[in-house]
Amino acid sequence: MRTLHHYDEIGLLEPAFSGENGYRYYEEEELLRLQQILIFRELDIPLAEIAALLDAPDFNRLEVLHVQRSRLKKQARHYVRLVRTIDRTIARLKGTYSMPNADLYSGVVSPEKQAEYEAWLIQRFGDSVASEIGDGHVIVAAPGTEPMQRRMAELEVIELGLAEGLRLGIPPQAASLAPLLERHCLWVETAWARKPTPEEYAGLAETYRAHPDFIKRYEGIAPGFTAYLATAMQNWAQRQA
Amino acid sequence: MRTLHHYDEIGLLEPAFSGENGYRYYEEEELLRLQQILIFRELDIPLAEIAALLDAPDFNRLEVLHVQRSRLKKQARHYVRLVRTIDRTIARLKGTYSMPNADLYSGVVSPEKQAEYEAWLIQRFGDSVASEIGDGHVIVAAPGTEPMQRRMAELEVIELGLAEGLRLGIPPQAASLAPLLERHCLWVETAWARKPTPEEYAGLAETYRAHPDFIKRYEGIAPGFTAYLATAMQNWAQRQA
DNA sequence: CTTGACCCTTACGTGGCGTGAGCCCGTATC
DNA sequence: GATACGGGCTCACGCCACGTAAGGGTCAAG
Repeated sequence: MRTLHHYDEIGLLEPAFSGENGYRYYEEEELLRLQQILIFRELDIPLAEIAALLDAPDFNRLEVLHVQRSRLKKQARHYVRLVRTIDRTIARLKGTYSMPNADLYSGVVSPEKQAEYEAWLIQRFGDSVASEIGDGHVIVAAPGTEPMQRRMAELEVIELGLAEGLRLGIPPQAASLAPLLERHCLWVETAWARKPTPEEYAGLAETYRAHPDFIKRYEGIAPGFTAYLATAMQNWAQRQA
Repeated sequence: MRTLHHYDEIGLLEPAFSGENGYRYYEEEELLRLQQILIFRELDIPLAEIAALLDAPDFNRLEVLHVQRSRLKKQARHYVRLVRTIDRTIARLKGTYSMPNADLYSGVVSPEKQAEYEAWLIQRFGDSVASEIGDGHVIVAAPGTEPMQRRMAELEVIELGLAEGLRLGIPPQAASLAPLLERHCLWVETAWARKPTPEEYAGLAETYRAHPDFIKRYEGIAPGFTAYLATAMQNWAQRQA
């Protein structure tokens, strides 16, 4: 309703005639025009352009459609990128909770650390989507408690098992690593208090690959283990999807 | 600038203090908050939600991020779909120009034909994106002229050559069809007065598959030739991309 | 002292309608 | 004939995240 009024106001679609009661009456022709308008509106073309479009010869339409196509494609890419970014953000937010690093288990990240992370993020992801958290104060479970020690031990067992795979030259996509990866995914599930989707699990792998604290931990286990673990996780995640 | 004023107005980000001259002064803390705002804004989160987000504990952030993620994903899918729709629209608009059918070479599509097309479109693509052209009057090159006859003859040679492939049992993805498909693509290029992108060429194949006039023409050449031709075109297009 | 670059406030414009107020109109029912 | 009820009408402001002037004050440099 309001839409029709609006289109009348801006002269995009005028009624065929108006009754004595002031009602707007639309006929065949107007309905067809409306149909077109709605279609082009679906394509996110601004109304002003639609107006020009509908009162223009066909070859102009082609041109407008091409322009619009590239706009839409850009939008599509943009949103796909945003989804990836938000995945990383989520993975980082969650990953922070389960981040197996002594520096973070101190309970609060020092400001210097924080600044360092930000510089790293800017350099890593470009300053447009620079620091995704940057809040500075990350609270995690207290270290040294008995359940936490058990969990860390479990994590170590898993990681050492996988590192053994690296040492033996087992490729990271090998199916024989699946049991360990399953255990790892379960470990993450406990850490997040929520089962990660394959996509999220792969996103966590991405974080492992990129985050200096994780790198430090994994390269400390074995050189090249960061990439090996991340690849294995992502392959496994893909097989789960 | 205006953005900062705006954020001050709505209370999203207030300056650290204001000088006697009325200037807004921002310090470290505000800059960090601004950074966060800009990041969340990048993710298309409305400012009101950002405000709530920044004044909320972390677990809330996770929730909001998940909500936003699904929103973004929907958007991404939406735009991808729109691009496909517009591709079909373009292919149809262009395909109409080069539509090798006597009915269309009459210069103007009859209203009955038009209604038929619309019904078909609605049934084919759903009424949300029903008639993509529907203008009713499509003007194409005059038939019977000498250059047009030559072009149609060339097209026929190509099509018959491909039909021979079908008869001989050559699979549509066979590389041996490439020379003919190349000629066909060139023919389309002349018809469109523009080189089709692989995507557009594949879109044209889609149109062939779906449009009754094309089907009539191709099934007239050989039964199953519509699908054969369309598949061949799409495979070839993929190899070009 | 002027120049030019920056800041301020105020206020209207943008797009594509949504939403409400207050009123009229047409149809069905009592 | 009265009365609901479900439409339509116009007028006009609201939304969101600012953009863009208009008209003026402030700051550092030449």
